[in-house]
Formats: sequence, structure tokens, C-alpha cells
Amino acid sequence: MDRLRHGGGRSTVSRRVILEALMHIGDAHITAEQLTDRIHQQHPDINESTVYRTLERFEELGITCHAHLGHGPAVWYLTDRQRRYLSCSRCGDVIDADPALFESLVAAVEDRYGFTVDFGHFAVTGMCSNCAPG
Amino acid sequence: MDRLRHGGGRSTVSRRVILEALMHIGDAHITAEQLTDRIHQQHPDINESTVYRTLERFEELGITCHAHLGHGPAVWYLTDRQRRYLSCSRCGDVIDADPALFESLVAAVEDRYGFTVDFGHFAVTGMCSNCAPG
DNA sequence: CTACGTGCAAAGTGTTTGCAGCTCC
DNA sequence: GGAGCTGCAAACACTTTGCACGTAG
Repeated sequence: MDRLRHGGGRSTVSRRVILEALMHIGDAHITAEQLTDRIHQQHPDINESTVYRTLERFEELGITCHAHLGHGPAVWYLTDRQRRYLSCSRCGDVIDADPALFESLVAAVEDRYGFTVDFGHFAVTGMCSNCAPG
Repeated sequence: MDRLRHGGGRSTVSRRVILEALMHIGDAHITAEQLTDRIHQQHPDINESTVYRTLERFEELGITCHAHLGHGPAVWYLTDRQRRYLSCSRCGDVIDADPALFESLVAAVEDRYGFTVDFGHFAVTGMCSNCAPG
């Protein structure tokens, strides 16, 4: 909220509620729709488009970010730690992987192409151990 | 086409035209809409939904696959070689990177989580050298 | 001849936007 | 008091689907 005010934004009921809901899910992640549903339990008057707009505003300020885990809706979470999602394209299971594994690839790509990888934005898809053939 | 027939599919004009168009783009990739537009130059009667259905059918048979390069439409290409796309989230530029760079990460993830990574499906996003700050 | 493929139009999903009213500072 | 938020409904982009007709094998 400090960061919001600092960035020229206003502190409103909707924004406080959305931020609290995000803090409440802790280490997990949530879609905009699920978040809206939860918020509606206590605040049925907060509109889904406000949730979208707020999440986007928060993202500009570096408070939240979103990732795409597969073909469905994006998921949102607080930017409190790095996320490296492995998403099974068959069963939809999501593994929250160790970022350290990705470091050498990030460095190699930077080196070779001058490209700064952001693994947080799109999940790495594939098949989990249960779904992989053989 | 052999593979199509072998998989129990029929050889039709639409399918031959779509396959030819895909072969024609060579090493590149194309969205379903762009593909439809091109096909319409010679075959204005082939419907976009047929293009979608055909690409999907081809994918089941391992002839084509699709990847998501960013927030826009998916791109399609023939499954003739591995693709490791780096997609700049600012300017949209796409780098077709060397698959060898990704091998050790693929192995490490397999080892640690039993998860078989498919880097072909979702691009790796980030910032290209022109767009990266600093 | 019949299962599979197609055109067309309509629906679906996830997200964004225009506008008029409201509220924080 | 005015920029910034909000609700609402409608639009949006991309893709999928239902249905009746057509065609490959």
C-alpha cells in the first residue's frame, strides 16, 4: 500500500481487499476469476473488471505479477519471491521448482544472445512423472 | 500425407493446401490467421475453422505443433526440427535459439523432478538486447 | 454407402474498454 | 474540485463447436 501511494495510486477499499486476498493465499497463485470469487464472499460489490484493473496496476508497481501456466487463465501472485513453474500439459499439475536450476541457462542465453530471460512469465511446460510415457 | 493416411485421416484438397503452405514458410512460423489469409489468395473457399481443425489434427499425428510466443495468437510450424524460441515481451522480437543451450536444464529438471520439459510449447520470454534496460 | 471432413454461423473463454458516476486527497 | 477509481455492460481477440451438407475411400 505504501508502494501504491508512492507510485501515485490511491488507497481504496477494493485495492486493500484485493491485496489482503493475495497475501492470504501465501505461497500459492490464483486466477483473476478465483480471486474475484473469494472476494465476493465478503464483498459481493467488487467487480471483476476492477480486479483485473487492480492486478494490472499492481503489476506496474512491481507488487504483483502474473504467469501463464497453460492454455487456461493466467495466475497472479505477490512479487515476494521468484517462481519457476513447471506445468504438466496433460494433467495440469504445477511444480514450483527451484530457481537455482535455471540460473546457468539464464546466464548462457544472456551471454549468447544478450537476451534477459524471464522464466516467471510463462511456465515451462512438459509432462510430470505421472503423465510421462514410460 | 502418408502419415495422415496412416493415422486414419483422409487426404483432401484443404489438407494438401494447408500442408503445402506450411512447407512453404520453411523455417519460420505462422499464426492460424496468417495461414488462412495466405491460403485465401489461391483458395478463398477454405474456411478458417477448417484451418484450425486441420492444424489440430496434424498436431495429433505429429506433423505440426504450435507454440505460444506471447500474449497474442499461437504460431504453427512443421515438426521437422526442435524450436527454442526467445520472445521479447517488449518489442515482440523472436529469436530462434540454439537447442543445445537448453539441454542441461532439461536434464537437471528431469533428474530432480522427473519432469520432462517441453520448451517447444511456450516460448521463453524476456527482454532482447535492444529492449533490456542498461 | 457411410464415416469423416467441411462451410457457416454462433458460442465460448479470458480479458479489456467506454462511459457515467463516485471518492480519495 | 479534480484526477483517479469504480460498476456496468458491451466489445474484444482467439479459438472451438453444432449442424447440415458434401466427398473420399
